[in-house]
Amino acid sequence: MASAKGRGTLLDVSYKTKSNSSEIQIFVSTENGIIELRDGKFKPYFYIIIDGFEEAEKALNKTKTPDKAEIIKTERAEFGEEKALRLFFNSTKDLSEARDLLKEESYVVERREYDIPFAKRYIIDKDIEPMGDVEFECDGKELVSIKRIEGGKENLSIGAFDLETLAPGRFSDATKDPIITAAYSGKKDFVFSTKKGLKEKIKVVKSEKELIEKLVETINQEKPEIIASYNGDSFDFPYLKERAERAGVELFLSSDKSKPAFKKSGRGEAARLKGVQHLDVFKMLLTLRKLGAADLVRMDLESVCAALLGEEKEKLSAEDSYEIWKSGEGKGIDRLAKYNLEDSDSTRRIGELYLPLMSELSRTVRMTLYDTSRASASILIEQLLLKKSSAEGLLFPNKPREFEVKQRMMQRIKGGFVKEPKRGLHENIAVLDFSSLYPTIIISHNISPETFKCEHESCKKNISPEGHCFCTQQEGFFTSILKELYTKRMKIKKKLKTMDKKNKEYKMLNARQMSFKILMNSFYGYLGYARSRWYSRDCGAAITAWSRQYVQQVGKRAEEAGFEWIYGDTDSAFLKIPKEKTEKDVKSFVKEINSELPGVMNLELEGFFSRGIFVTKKVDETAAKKRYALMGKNNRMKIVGFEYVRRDWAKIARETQRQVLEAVLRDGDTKKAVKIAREVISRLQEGKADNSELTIMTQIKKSLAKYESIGPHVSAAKKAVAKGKDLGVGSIISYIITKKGKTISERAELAEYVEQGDYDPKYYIENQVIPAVKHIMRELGYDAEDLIHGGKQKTLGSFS
DNA sequence: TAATTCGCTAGACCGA
DNA sequence: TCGGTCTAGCGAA
Repeated sequence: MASAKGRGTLLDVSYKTKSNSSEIQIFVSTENGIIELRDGKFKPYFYIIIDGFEEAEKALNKTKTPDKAEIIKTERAEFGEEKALRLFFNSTKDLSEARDLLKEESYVVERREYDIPFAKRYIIDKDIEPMGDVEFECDGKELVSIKRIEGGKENLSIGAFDLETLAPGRFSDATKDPIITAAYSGKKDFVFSTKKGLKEKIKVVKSEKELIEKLVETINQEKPEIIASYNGDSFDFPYLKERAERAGVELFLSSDKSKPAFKKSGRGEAARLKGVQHLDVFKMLLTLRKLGAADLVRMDLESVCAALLGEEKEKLSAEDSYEIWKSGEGKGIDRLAKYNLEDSDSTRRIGELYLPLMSELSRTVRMTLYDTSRASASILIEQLLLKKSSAEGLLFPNKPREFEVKQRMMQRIKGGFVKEPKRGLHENIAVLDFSSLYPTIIISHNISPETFKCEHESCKKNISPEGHCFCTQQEGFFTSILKELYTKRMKIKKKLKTMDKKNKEYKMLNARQMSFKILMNSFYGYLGYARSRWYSRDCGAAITAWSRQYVQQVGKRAEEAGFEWIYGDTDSAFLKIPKEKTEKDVKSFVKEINSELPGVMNLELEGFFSRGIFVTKKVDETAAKKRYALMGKNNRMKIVGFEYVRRDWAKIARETQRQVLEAVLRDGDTKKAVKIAREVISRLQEGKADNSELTIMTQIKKSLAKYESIGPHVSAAKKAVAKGKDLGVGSIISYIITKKGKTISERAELAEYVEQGDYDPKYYIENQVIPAVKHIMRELGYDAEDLIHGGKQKTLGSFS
């Protein structure tokens, strides 16, 4: 048969095992839709390290692995000094049986690369990029060859779906409660319901069975490359599966017509489709939040919409939707349908917002969108390292065993340097910081597990302040990867400056440089992560040792140059510019430092600030680190570490603190600051504060039964659970301190149960507002008594 | 299942 | 009721 050529975007690599043979499946989005190709020639394998080839081959022949785990082929391989046999299998099942069997054999020194998932192995070995383009040749469905190509990104489309389920006074149960409406938002929008509305374009169906059929049919007609959901891993997909089974409908959503697979992922489950990628937008945002790429606190769709799309969305409670459903056809159904559609529409748009970034991450680390959007930082970095390691012909290090993990965890690595600030109000401040400090230290000092303890005489000058020596002649593995990311990122950033922000290519390139930044920032963490394959305490310690040296050198040099070094944290230096100096002097100081820094290290001028304040700690007289406020030249205030930025403080305390800081730093008006605080205190005393100002938000981090110390949020949560609320690990508890009860915890109640005005003014004055402003007022010469009783300004000495 | 360390503060808990 | 210690959460970088 003649072979055909084609090209498109690689969406997925998976495999299936039939009659004990595992076969790779490749899904490519082409002009003619998503096509499936198969590669039966690629076989699962792993390595065993051995002492000598002949003896090992003989011993291997005697090792009985018949029919259970047949080795279909062996290959000799050498990695430096190490001799290895590469063992091939028909199926992944055979591989895992054989790897258990061979663990016990005495001629097997070590097993290597035995835990690399088959599809990931394929992506690495074939050097292809998920979400990137490929060119392929095939014979029918059978793949002949596949190659990564540049450019011509396809426009992938996202279709999002959302289900509304019946919740009769309790959380919906898929074994009992039907799906009542289903919405799909893609190129076109659809809502299906068994009940009619008045105005909305609802597709009325006869039964739940037909509703599911229509939803599946619609998705298949619209042919999105990506199916998005909001929490589909834990809710929509499991629910849909259960209801579809009961109704006797086949969920043909995968591109090979297989059923959705439910895989273990973290604590919960993940729903995987083959080919077409299931993007759980909720999971994706959790991932992005952990990577520092999305700043979100509450993760419900309404809060996320407000934060990311700037849109306030109506929340329809489960009770309301139940009432609407019960009361029958008409206007209520319109409302339900509209809400349902809005949810799917928002889900799609948030997915679209982050698709460029997710795609670029996928391409760089070589994982499918499905995997990337659910991965942790360590998984992303590891996958990138695996790929690069393989490209250099190196064997992957094994994952550490449990006892080693424990050992590593006990040996902590000393972190960055934090200077104790000079307390009080300061004027004319310059903030300097090292751009990408840890990555640039790694690159500039060639820090990598295998360049450590170099024997070359000439490398003795590349020695960390704590005595770690790294080779200067051979570029390290970590260095080369980071250097590549770094130089590519700098090049993109330069190009971006010349481009129009609305440009489509701008968005793509910006996402690309962002993805590089995210990855670069995770390398240090990965080196010090106890479960990492490339763990190196020495590398981690060397990086931070150098960082402490550089940052302190900058401080000292600044003082020598006539500036006052007032603060610094890990990669920054805060300088007070004295009267006789100018901003120009700061710039030339930065220039001078940069001329002396090695490699790609770079000190940057972050900005000039007209005023700044550092306060003392609560426990002693020393100045607090990691909390300060600066007023920019543009009158924009930067508040760091203070209660204002903490969600576990009431808004009334946070907002008062902000206003007080603003009065002091912008207006230089301490009297105004006092007045602001006093007014809030009176308002609280009079019982006029609104519940929304009094709510404190704290997360439940473990199961409620496991708490040794019952804090207010735990207490409020326990009481709410007793009333039938569904709160568990990960829930953010919004509570208010009321008057009823002895301890603070006893008085804490879920905000939604508290009537307006039912709060404890004493608590909010003494435990919220006063602590938030006290340390600031103190720097101005006022004490807490002044705020409550309106006393006169006291000397600093009289402060308690 | 999991990137790191440094630092601040609240409030429970416990014994005197 | 007091003060010290411990648990817990969150933020900075």
